[in-house]
Amino acid sequence: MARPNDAGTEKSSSIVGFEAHDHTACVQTALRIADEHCAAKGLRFTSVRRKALEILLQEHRALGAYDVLESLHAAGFGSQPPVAYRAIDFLVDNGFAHKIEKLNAFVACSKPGAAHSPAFMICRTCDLVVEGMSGPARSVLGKAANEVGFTIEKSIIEVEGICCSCAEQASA
Amino acid sequence: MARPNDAGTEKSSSIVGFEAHDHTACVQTALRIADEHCAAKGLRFTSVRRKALEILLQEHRALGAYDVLESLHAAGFGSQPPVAYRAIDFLVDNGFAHKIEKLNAFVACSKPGAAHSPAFMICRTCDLVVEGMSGPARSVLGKAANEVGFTIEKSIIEVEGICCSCAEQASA
DNA sequence: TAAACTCATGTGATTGTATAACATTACATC
DNA sequence: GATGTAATGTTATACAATCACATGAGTTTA
Repeated sequence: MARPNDAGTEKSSSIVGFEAHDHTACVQTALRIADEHCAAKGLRFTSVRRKALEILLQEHRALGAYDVLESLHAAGFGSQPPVAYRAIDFLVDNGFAHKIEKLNAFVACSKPGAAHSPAFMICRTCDLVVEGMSGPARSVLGKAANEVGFTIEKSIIEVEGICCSCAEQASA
Repeated sequence: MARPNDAGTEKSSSIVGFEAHDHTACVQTALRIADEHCAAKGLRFTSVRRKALEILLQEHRALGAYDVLESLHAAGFGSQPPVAYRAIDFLVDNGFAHKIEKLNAFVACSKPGAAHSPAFMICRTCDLVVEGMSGPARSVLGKAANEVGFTIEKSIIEVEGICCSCAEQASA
């Protein structure tokens, strides 16, 4: 399975969102935004919570709660499931991460802070998860639901397929 | 929690798909279509599989695999998880049922036979699951995905909210 | 400052969901 | 009837999620 990079401390470049990007900067920026957002809202961005976000940010893939737990434990935190679930719940509740229902797993949010109901593209070959484009689809769904008297409160939109780099590799 | 009906042998009417319908006939029709479809395609619609579909058809709600297992066991089949999972897999693979990812549960298909990638509306109050309207949303998603070079193979669209009858009851 | 309160963290135990691995049986075909 | 394949059955286990309860860190208030 391809990994975007080794996520070391040095500057690294990789394919994410189907585009190359500086992943180290990407992680740092996301953490900084989370710091600021929590400070502004009076949320307690404790060390487990921050570490959990950092773990999710390392890869643009969805990690299972037990994967996160393992990393948290390795970093000196507790070893029981609630340790991971509580940290993840905090991140999801505050928009710093999302659950991918199809995978029973979690990804860091790529647009933290901004209120949004996202859609996800999941590559079944490289497991990359990319967030985006929910607006138009949501309005189509909302309209259709409205016609049968259904009021949408939350939408789950996840599509599975092949990302461009995997498609290129397959045809090469 | 409201139940659509008691699913007895007598003719019964209830709210489903946000409309009243004869549920007994609804079940019989779905089973007949499955019989015919399997016969035409040379699929072995064995007794566990047929019973599993019947169980799912009893309610227009999503049932967990272990609920199905319990009913299957009560009907004289095996008692272990694979018994239910294999029967359910057959139904899902052949379009007679769908998995609701949000609920880790399964519903009988309301348009069996026809190839389709459905969307679901889940009422968080009465647990009713209604299938429908995926076409327009899918094309919007497909177009957006295409722009970033992603090829959609499977789409999961599940919206959660309040159905019209629950909304009426709440305001009454 | 101490008491009271709140929230966060930690643990063990349990429940629910899903699959792996393997033995056995039913069925079709030759 | 022998053979190959698909279906069914079992035990065991992995993965996902929650419950219940003890401890600890941080405020708030008296």
